[in-house]
This record gives sequence, structure tokens and C-alpha cells, in this order.
Amino acid sequence: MDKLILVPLTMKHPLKQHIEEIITLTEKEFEFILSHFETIHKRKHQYLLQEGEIADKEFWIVKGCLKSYFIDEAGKEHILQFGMENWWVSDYESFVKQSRSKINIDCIEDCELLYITLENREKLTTEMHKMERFWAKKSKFGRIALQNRILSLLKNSSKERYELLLEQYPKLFQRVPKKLIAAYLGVSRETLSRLNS
Amino acid sequence: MDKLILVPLTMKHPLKQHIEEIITLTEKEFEFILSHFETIHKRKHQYLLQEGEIADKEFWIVKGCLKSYFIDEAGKEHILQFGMENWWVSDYESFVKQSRSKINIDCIEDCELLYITLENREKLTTEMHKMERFWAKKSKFGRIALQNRILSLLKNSSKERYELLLEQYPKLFQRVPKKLIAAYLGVSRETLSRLNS
DNA sequence: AGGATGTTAGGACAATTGTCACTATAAATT
DNA sequence: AATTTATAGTGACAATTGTCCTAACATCCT
Repeated sequence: MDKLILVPLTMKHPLKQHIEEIITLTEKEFEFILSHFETIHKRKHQYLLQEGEIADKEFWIVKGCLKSYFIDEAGKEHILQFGMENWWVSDYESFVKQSRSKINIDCIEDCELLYITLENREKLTTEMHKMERFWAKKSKFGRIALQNRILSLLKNSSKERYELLLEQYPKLFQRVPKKLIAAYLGVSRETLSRLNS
Repeated sequence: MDKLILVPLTMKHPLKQHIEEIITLTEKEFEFILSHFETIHKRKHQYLLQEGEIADKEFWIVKGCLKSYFIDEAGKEHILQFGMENWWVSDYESFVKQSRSKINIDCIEDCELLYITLENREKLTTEMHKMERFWAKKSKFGRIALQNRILSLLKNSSKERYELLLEQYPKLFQRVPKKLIAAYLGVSRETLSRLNS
């Protein structure tokens, strides 16, 4: 029972809008791109990827909120990335190297997702050089974001990291329990709780 | 007074060897690639890039050791990356976005470097699609390395991070003062010193 | 509606880490 | 050779953070 998104003819598909932030597309080109994707719905607490699996899909979040994370030997959860509308999510390492994933991805809210398989992604990049450029640019910006997160982990105190996150993604705090924010920042939830007082 | 590297005819240029880990090259192709690079020598304590500058070069380390780092408001040094033989170094963010760099890169030892300007890099990628693939792959692996560093910063204690680094780059400990290792791991040098006892 | 589960805050204490001070040695510079 | 400068270890103390605990709500599910 797939729900369908009803998109008025005058309204751009959100993925088209997203891709056009980087490259320009004709309507025909976008339809061709979209034909390589599938829609999937997932409910809260359902997995997109589990530790040990090999990531063969990359997801684009139409609606919803999710987390990619892992559980350490002590049972503690560490969040690598949150995902919300217009974000791409996968285990990048597993997807690129076709290795077993060290992380889990699951839904914090009911999610509507578009996904592209590795196979279709490769097809699409060879069929359409524009999309290779799109993904190359995305990859570059992804890398820059990771680099800045490392800088922040080294430089900023947990309070500063908390405030920076609040500033950058205020919406996150209304959608995600604070213990997950703590797991992202790398502090215990008690410590995070004390930062407010 | 440029020193020259004398490479016997039977011996591959180290950069050729490096690139051939990912793509195959004829001798002619490599010469073409190399013609886009320049050699430069830097002495210990000399900068390749300073905060506020715009990175217009990417360096490949033939010989030597360097660090990319920044100094925070409290005057503390934080090391983003060490570089040794066969590593690529630049401020990726500044290079890609042509924005002012937040970091410094300078030499821990006398260094022999090859560099390619942004201009030549773009020329080379359009002239030779193989090299676009090479750099795309390098970029992917670079991103994976950053992701794993974040995982390690979240998951591992400073002692564990120390031991993992020692395991992965034992040579680093003979070339780099321990206070720099501490600045890379994100702990004070006193704490690092106590990890041994 | 009601029980189960998940979330948040806070106290008390322990463990870790940072800071400051001092010392000793090694390396670089003149 | 002598003098700076850089590096490394250690003790004492403070600050931060983690762990364990309880309690109060909120949310979810049937």
C-alpha cells in the first residue's frame, strides 16, 4: 500500500529542486533521472540498513527523520549523522567499498524515501555526465562537512558543540529526543541535560 | 638551488607508482600528468598554507612530514591531519570552495613536494578523464577516512585512540613530537604522557 | 483507560582529563 | 661551547564528565 505524493503540475518535484541547486535540468532529463529511483515508505523504528549488511542503496529523504549510528561494546549509542528532508543517507563506506557496514540506519519518524541502487547510480552516471558532476560535488561538500565536524570535535567544548548544533539545525531539537542529540555530540545525556542549567 | 631527484630508468617515478594503485598509465600518459606539476622544496617550519589564504594548490609529498592544523582562541593547537610520503595535502575546503582557509599547513621536517595548481588540476581532469576518476576515488577514500576518524573520536577513549594511531602509523611516533600526537588525538600532552604509565 | 515504555532532570559520587608548576633532558642556534 | 628553545615526564589540584540512582512526566499501544 504505497502512498503516492501528489505533485501539482506547476510545482517542482522536490528532488528536481534539490538537484537544480547544483546543476540545471530539463523536465525530460529529470524524468530520466527519476526513473532510476524507487519510492519507499518506512515507519518509525524500521531499519534502512543494519550492521553487517552491504549497502546497495543510497536514500534521499523526501519526508521524515532518521539516524545513522552504531552501538559500541559497552552498549552505548554513537550517532554519526542525522537525516532530514532533502538529505542523502547511506553508509558511504559500505556503499563505495561494498564492504560490510559498521553502522545502522533507522527511522526516528515515519519516513518517505527515494532510493537509488548502486547499479542504477552507476548506470545513471555513465548515461548522464551531469549527474556524475552532481554527485562529485555532493561528495566534496560531504567531505567538507565531515572535516568541519572533526575540527569542532577537537576545538569546541561539549557546550559549544551543543550551541552550534542548536544554531545550525534548530528544527532537530523539536524532532529528536535529547539523548540522541547527546549521542551525536559525544557526551552522556546527563551532561547534555546539565548544559542547559 | 633545487635539488634534483635522480630516478634510474628502470625505477618508476613514485607519483606514477602512487597513481597506478588506482588507474593504469602508459609512460606517455604519466609524463603528460607530470607536466602539470611543479616541484618545490620547503624547510622545517616553513608554511605551505596559512590561515586566511585561499588554497590554490594541492601538494603531494615526495619526502618529508608536515601537519595541517589550527590554533584556537585559547592558543591551543589542534591537528587535523599529518602528512607523510605519498600523501596528498591541501585545505580541501578552501581548495574546493575557494574560500579563506581556517587552517595552516607547515613542515615538521624538510620537505620535497610536488604540487598542482587548481587551474592545472581542472585542465588535467578535462584533458584526461582517467585522472578525474583517480581524484574522485581519492576523494571517496578521503571521505571514508574522515568518517572513521569521527567514529573513533566518538567511540574510543583517548588511550584507545592513541593505541590505534600507534598501530596504524608506527613511523609517525619516531618523526613527530608527542605533543603533536596529543594535538591530533584531542588530549593535552600531559594526559598523553600519562597513558604510557 | 491503563499499563508499558520512553524521555528528561537532577543528586551523589567516582573517574577522567585539564591546568599549572617544576624539573630534566634533548635539540637547535649563535 | 654556551645559550636558547623545544620536548617530555610528574605531582597537586580543579574542572569536567561519566555512572548510577531516583523521580516525574510524556507518549505509545492495546
